[in-house]
Amino acid sequence: MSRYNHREVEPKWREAWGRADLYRALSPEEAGDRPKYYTFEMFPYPSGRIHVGHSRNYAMGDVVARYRRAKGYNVLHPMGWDAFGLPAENAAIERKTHPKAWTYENIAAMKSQLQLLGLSLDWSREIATCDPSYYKHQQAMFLAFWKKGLAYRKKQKVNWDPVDQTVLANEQVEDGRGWRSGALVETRELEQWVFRVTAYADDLLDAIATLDKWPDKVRLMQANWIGKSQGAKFRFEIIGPPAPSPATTSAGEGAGGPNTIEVFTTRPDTLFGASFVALAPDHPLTKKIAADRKDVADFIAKAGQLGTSEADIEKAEKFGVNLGIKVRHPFDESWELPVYAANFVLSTYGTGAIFGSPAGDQRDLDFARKYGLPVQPVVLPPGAAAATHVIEKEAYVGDGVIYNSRFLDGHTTKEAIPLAIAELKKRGAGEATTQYRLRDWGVSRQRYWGCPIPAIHCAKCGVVPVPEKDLPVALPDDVSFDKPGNPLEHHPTWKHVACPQCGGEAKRETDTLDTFVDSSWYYARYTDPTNEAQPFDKKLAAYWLPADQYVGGVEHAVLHLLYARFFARAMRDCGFLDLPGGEPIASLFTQGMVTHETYKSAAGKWLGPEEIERTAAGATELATKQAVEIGQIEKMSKSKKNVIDLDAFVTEYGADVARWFVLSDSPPERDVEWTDAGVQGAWRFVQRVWTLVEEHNAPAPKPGQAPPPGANEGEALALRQTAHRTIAAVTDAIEGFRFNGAVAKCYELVNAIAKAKGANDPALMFARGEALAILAQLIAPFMPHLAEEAWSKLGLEPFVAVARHLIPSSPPSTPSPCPSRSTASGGAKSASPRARRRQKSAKKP
RNA sequence: GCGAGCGUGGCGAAACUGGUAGACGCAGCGGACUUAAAAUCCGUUCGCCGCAAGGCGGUGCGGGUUCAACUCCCGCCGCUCGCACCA
Repeated sequence: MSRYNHREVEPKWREAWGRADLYRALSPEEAGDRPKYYTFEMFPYPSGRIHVGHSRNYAMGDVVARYRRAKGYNVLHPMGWDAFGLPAENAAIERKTHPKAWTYENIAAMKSQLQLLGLSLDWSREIATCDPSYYKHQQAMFLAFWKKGLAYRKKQKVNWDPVDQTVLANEQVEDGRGWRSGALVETRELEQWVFRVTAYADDLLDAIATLDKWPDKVRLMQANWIGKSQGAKFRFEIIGPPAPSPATTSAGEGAGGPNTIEVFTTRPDTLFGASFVALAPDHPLTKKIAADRKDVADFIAKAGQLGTSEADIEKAEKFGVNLGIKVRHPFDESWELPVYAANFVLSTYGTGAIFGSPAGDQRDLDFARKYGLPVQPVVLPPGAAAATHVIEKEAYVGDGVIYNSRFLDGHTTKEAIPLAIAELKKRGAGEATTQYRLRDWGVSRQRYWGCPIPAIHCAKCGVVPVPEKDLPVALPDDVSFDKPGNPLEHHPTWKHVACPQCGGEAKRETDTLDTFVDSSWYYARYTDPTNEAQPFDKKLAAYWLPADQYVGGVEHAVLHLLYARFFARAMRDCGFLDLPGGEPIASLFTQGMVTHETYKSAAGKWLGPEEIERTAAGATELATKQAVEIGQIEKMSKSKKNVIDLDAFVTEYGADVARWFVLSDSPPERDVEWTDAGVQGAWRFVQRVWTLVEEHNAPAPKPGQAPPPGANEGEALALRQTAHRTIAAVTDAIEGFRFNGAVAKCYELVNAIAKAKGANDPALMFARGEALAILAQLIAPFMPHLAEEAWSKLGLEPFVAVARHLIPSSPPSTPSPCPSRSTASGGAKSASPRARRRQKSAKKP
């Protein structure tokens, strides 16, 4: 009896799988009538090394891939690298390496780590977004988008770090300071490249209803992000002091003309409750007036000072300043309303101006109370009486019947909205409109390590596209990070080029694309990763897409997944892609993280688990023997050092133990805490399975082999039934993404096999052999090495990784809890209702 | 503030369509093997009463619907996540 030696077994099978080329996705021709199945996990950023926390994501994807392969699908399970990005430049600055060298070293290291896990990936399709053979197609698509008007240039406000001389993303601004330099961030208007995501706002929103295999949470977050509001845009006519003329100011631009203020509202039904108009602090008219009025300028400064953190907004008091101008009510020429600038009005939403109807909006009410403005209730809540209904400190925002509102009186709020809009239209003051929270996507980054934007700036011809034959616009290797700012800008020669149109002196665009662009279409590149002529062959993309399953973290619920959906539409409309349903990803699963305790030394430094000794009572630092503070259980991260290194773990326990453990215990969508005890449990299970296989010491029954007499009665029958029911249960659990449930069922089967003793009973031997073979097949998606070794030991043909059937013959069925689920393999099977609910949802966002 | 989700043993969790609450794992306890330990194996483990058979209570709290509620409805309490002055 030998102990299971993962150090020999695991490499042996990985090599055998590689030799047999088991995981290569078949071409449509090779696949014949096998249905396709495309499953992938969010590709990693090559930041260095992976730890066991990362492995969960890939382990889940691998379960799906191996399960589908075993069911006879032609599986595409690719992997690649989201290889552009800021950390490579930081490394270059800090360690004097080159971003490219750093990135490719990390890719090599992480690839060998992923391979240790025994993932059934098709490495022949590996892609790296920093490879010119990848980004050249991205540049071609950029040009197509540009031609189609989906990419354009726009002046945009950006966070500018004056020390690093670069644009910062909102996430990189902490307390108004750049996260690296610590410099106070300035707001600058820069000419930026922008993708017209809003062109698809309605489609992106409506199609969420078709994403019935996406988590509700994600669908809702996307819907909220798009933020569609129906309402009206209309103009107030300015009275009194002459408004700034278009000749002297741009104030009128986009604000409805020189003598008007345009506002957006979702509640035109409350117009008779209006008591003021308010502009954003940075509304053009506010700024114009501030030029002559110190109090207004002071107000703008004060409003700008307020932090943008959640707590700040929570506490921020509403305040404003009277701009000293008046406007006419659109429904009554004689009704004048004062105009304020107010800190709670956003310049980035709607028109940057609102009308205040205090009885129906809490913010307006707070503001009106502060400045002594009238509060006229116009909506009567159900059950309230007009004579007694008053607004004190709480606005009434609900539905009701309109009163105090002339021609709208007596109508419900729902009826009054179109009536008010019709009246605005009749008077030429406004019209119905739809407003989105979604904004176009600014993709320019003043960075080196990104995809160059294929554009050339010519003094004569303007902004000119790089001719397609000149693609790729490759990044120069000889760059220096000595100076702050974008190395491409400092490069002595790179940016100097001839204008493709007039041949005169011109300057290359030195901005690079946001790395979210790189990850917006990689799912399509996987379908044809080596195509040099085009991003991918339309037919291949049509064969594989939409991807059947995508697994990744919920932190990408909005941006990445929304951009991916945008790209699918843009690529379709530019002729790159045939995707009838429009959606590139059919089913999404968002997995939970792996967490671990954190440790802090007496000196206040984070310590890794390998630096301490943990006992039930507490922990001590190995180096100093001092007590260690045990902190929160948090997501494994380098910064907190609460990570378990993958290589060391695999050497000690094996990849199967890591894979099994991260999928046990907790439901996949929930976090799982990495504990030594849990690892021990997984380790024990591996040993236990192996011991059973070795003890059995006989070949498993061959497919089709008839059971011996007695196999269908007594203990043998009971074991056979348990085994066959486990097939159904595990199948169901995998389809429903309940891997913890599948694990539990495998434990039960092992317990049942261990109990069924009797080596001299041929019937029982048959049942045990059958059950062990079933077990090997069931654990194969989770612990592929152990499964393969067991399969081989049971005398079965390699490989369990691609074995499609096993059952010699089904035992006679007796009434069981799941009588309808006796099919073992082959044939599509539907998940249980609960499983469906976990993955899909009937609810509309 | 708005939206979503969750709350079950000492712990991670099961419980499918309303039908035996706590599967499975961890930790614990008792035992076997061993000079001893590790490993392994067997038994046991929600609480209370009982020698036992068995009984009673129990899924955050309070109500309700039902023959039957962890599950459905109403109202609270607590936690987590997302968004955040979006007119």
